[in-house]
Amino acid sequence: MHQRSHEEQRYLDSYNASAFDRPSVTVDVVILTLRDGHLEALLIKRKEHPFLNYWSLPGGFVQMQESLDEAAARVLRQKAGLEGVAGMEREGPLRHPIYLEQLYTFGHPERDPRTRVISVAYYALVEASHIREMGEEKALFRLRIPEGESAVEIFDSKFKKYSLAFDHAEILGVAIQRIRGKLGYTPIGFELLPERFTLRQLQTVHETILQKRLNKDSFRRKMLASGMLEPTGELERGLGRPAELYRFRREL
Amino acid sequence: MHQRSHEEQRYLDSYNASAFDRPSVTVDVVILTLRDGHLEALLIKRKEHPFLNYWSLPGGFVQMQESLDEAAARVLRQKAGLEGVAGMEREGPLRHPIYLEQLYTFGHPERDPRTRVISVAYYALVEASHIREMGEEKALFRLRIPEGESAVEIFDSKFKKYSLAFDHAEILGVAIQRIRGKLGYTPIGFELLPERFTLRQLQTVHETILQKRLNKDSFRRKMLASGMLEPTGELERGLGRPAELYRFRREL
DNA sequence: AAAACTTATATGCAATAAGCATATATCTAG
DNA sequence: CTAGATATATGCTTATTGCATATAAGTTTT
Repeated sequence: MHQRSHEEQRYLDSYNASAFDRPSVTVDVVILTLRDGHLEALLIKRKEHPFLNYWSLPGGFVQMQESLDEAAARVLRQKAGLEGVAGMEREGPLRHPIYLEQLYTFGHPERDPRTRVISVAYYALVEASHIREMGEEKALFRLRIPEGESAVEIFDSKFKKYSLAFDHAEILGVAIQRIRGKLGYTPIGFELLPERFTLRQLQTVHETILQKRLNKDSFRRKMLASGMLEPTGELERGLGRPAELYRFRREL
Repeated sequence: MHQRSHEEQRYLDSYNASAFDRPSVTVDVVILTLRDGHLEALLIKRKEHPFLNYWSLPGGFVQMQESLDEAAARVLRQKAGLEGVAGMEREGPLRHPIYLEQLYTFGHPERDPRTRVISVAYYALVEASHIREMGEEKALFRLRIPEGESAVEIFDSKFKKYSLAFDHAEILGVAIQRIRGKLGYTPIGFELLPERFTLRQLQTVHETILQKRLNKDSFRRKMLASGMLEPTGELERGLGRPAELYRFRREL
């Protein structure tokens, strides 16, 4: 460990961070889930100015004694009622850990009219059954990026379109582009599935995220060859031939 | 644009950011270049505590009126004497724009003994001839990640090994892993080459970043088929057969 | 009970890509 | 002029992907 001299200790003791003007720092979390073949985000309604009554990403100021990861997990818990972030909290019998990853840090000086606020944005992938009852203050919205565009469109269940507070629609758009790209080299699609799933459900996750149709036979052969699928030996019955159920074989 | 009511304006006028304790925010830039088949980083020597006389990444506090991207570009200019970030400054006859991208935000509460400091880290890819004279205060160091490990090793030109200030070695390691991965889906290797280059030089860039040998014939066929190489019609003479010179065909 | 329908699973073939061995070309050095 | 160094080219094998076609296994309808 770095050894400190008396001179250095005196320097540290006299250091005054207030001598410099500092921006505020928040953590904002894009909570993504998948329902009925739609990518959705959990948003909360702002109760104070600015953007009073606008829907927004759950967020909060970073506390002085917590890491950024801890702040994001706290926001998930306090603002969205979601607990059990993978690799963060006490390892109990977690049914389905939440996937949480840093997205990007948004720091345009004018992004918040109150004061200078820098936002360290995260995204969380949450299996739909993990999300509890919605209410007046928080709800799930469907997301869509029109062909050839980059801006995301946000709809409620009655297909009414919304603008979000601050630059939260832009943050949301970055998150969607991120998971589209990441799906190409990291098996994050599994984070949106229940513990046991069918190949059709896995393909639906991929098609929903990528917003395009995939070839059924190629997809299943590729997935079966990947070694990531662990057969459970059980079947799920529907209208047609029963489908085999799999688990995601996580590498240790 | 979001229209503001009188009530909201009053709210904003009375807002006091100092009511909340705020961390300091810095921008730190990993400056990467490639010389003699080695990946190198430009570091500067700290002139004050803590970590006095330790080598460190160029960095600085984020000013209240600048964006994070502007802060990173300012750090490049003021601390490393590098100008001409792609897409940022006035478009003059830039010989070789510098590639600058946000890396990750490091926010462990104890990472700086002075006070709580959150670092928005960037990485810059700089063609070697762009880097001016080194001196007592800044120098280039060779980087290497041993097989099967994740921590980066930092050497000077006499193969002396160094530890860096703060968590800057960790930040450096994240940057190397980032460009290794990104090389797979974005042609960032070209950012480390001069305007005109040979296929051998391009392969050397890839091999140095990935820290492994690539098959010469497959590599060149793949690159020639990619459509990214624009033949200049000129040759570069060496000891053997003259090599054809290419330019990077940037998509508009 | 049988037929129709739905959905899942399996397989062969063609096209494309990647790895590798081998050959030829074109220069400079001796 | 030959040897050496380096670049460029090509054929073959293996792997992957897309697609068409076939078979399997249920549920629903008649």
